[in-house]
Amino acid sequence: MAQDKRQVDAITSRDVDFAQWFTDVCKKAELIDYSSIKGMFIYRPYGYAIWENMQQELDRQFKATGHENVYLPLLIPESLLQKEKDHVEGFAPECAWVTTGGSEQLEERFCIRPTSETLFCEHYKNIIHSYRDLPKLYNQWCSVLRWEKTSRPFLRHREFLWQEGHTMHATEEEAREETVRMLNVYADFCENVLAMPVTRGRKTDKEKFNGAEETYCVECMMHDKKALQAGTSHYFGDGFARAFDITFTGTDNQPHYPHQTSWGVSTRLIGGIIMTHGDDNGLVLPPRIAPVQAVVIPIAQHKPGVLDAAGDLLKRLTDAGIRTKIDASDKAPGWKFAEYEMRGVPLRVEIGPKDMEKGQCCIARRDTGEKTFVPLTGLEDAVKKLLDSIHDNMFAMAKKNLEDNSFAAENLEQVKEIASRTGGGFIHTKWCGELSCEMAMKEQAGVTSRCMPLKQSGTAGKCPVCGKDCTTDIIWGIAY
RNA sequence: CCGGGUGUAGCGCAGAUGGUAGCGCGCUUGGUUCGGGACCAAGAGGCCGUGGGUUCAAAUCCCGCCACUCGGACCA
Repeated sequence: MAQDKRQVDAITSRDVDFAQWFTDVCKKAELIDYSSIKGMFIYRPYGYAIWENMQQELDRQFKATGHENVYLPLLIPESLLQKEKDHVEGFAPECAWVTTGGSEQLEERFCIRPTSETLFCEHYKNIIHSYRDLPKLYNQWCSVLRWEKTSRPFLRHREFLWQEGHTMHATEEEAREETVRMLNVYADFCENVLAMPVTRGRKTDKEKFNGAEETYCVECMMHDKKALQAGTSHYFGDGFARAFDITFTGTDNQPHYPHQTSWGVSTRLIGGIIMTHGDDNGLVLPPRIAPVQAVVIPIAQHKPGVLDAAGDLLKRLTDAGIRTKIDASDKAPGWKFAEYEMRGVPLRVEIGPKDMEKGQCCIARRDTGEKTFVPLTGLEDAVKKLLDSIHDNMFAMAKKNLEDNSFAAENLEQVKEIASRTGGGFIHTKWCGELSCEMAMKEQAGVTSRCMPLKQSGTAGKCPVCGKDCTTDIIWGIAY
């Protein structure tokens, strides 16, 4: 039977203080620890394992779409960073600089990479000469550094882990296709692996990446109705290529500037799954990236045969490709139940003397709390089905939250009312495209534009701020 | 970066008006337990965030810094 009583009173209730709940979960589930420097966090084994599983799946997708991994330097000479004007303007305020090497003062200071467009461009200039050298489809797994003023675990670090794809193409069309292709890789990953429903969209000029022509994004809604940008994909046109003087000779024997993209997701996704799926008992991990998918807990383990039976379950499930762990420590069973719930393990498999007599085990699922007795014959298939069912249910619950908190608004007053009542939500309106109206939304309703959905209705309407006739659909919200 | 709060054992906290530190949980050992955070007994564990100052004497008073946290600004 599902039990909805809170069992972990060490965690602040989600509805009492969502921010505190989030911090509690990060610490108690041993995902992360603080270091001695503000905004720089220690990824503990359990948290890092989640990232490794994400990496593994994404990397497979990147390779399947023709990308190769590379690794570029950590430091960027200031002169290099300066080459693209919009880019440096955007990043300069949060750069950290290396000014000495050994005991020597450096002649030119080096920025610790906040992102690597400039380094990739410098390299591409050296290796792209002919249309035959294109496309270049590179990806880098690394950490980057941005000197943020405020920081929170997973959501805003000064140093964070991410991947950055940087590609060069002979034509605009090809680069634009790449931008959308990778956006879709992210969207599919969020939905099919992380059980997080997304809205695909394009950023306004105000919100787009510095130096990009267009920025695309996948936006997710967290349980507290705030928006989280889960992934981003930029189309650069040939702006950087011109700034860095990257040219190739085309089939027409003339020089051309290549067209460029970049795209990235970060460990912020971990923050996303915590805030999408977690509950008052702690983490709820999507089965496909959970470091432990099933935990076997022996009951009355001192009694003859119990530990052997539990060990047998561990072996069978592991052999079936299910990430399984056993807890045969001398903690009381109730303690273990609460502990693995707090850590978000999707399935708990209990086996005790009574089950052994009946040739069964007891399986409890984390998402609903539901317990069922499952015959030991055919256990592997039953567990796999349950894991899929948990994924589907988690996705459906997140989708419901998204739909229940999506609203249409006609004017600024309505936007304001919805935002203050819900604390966020996805508020759909029309937009005339003017920056002044976008600013007015921020100042008067406290919301920022999240994205212009790729799926546009095509209908006409009025801008909620200036009242001008327009057709663009846009979503407003309060962002992390 | 601006304003409020906080920093004492692994965690949560107590230590008015200055006199060199305590509780609960956890941890270790032994025993009894085991289907929703078990129980008994005996132990171990602290330069009181950090650097200065005032004082015979500072966890306690004063100043700087660091970190956490809540608002605000900022945030590819």
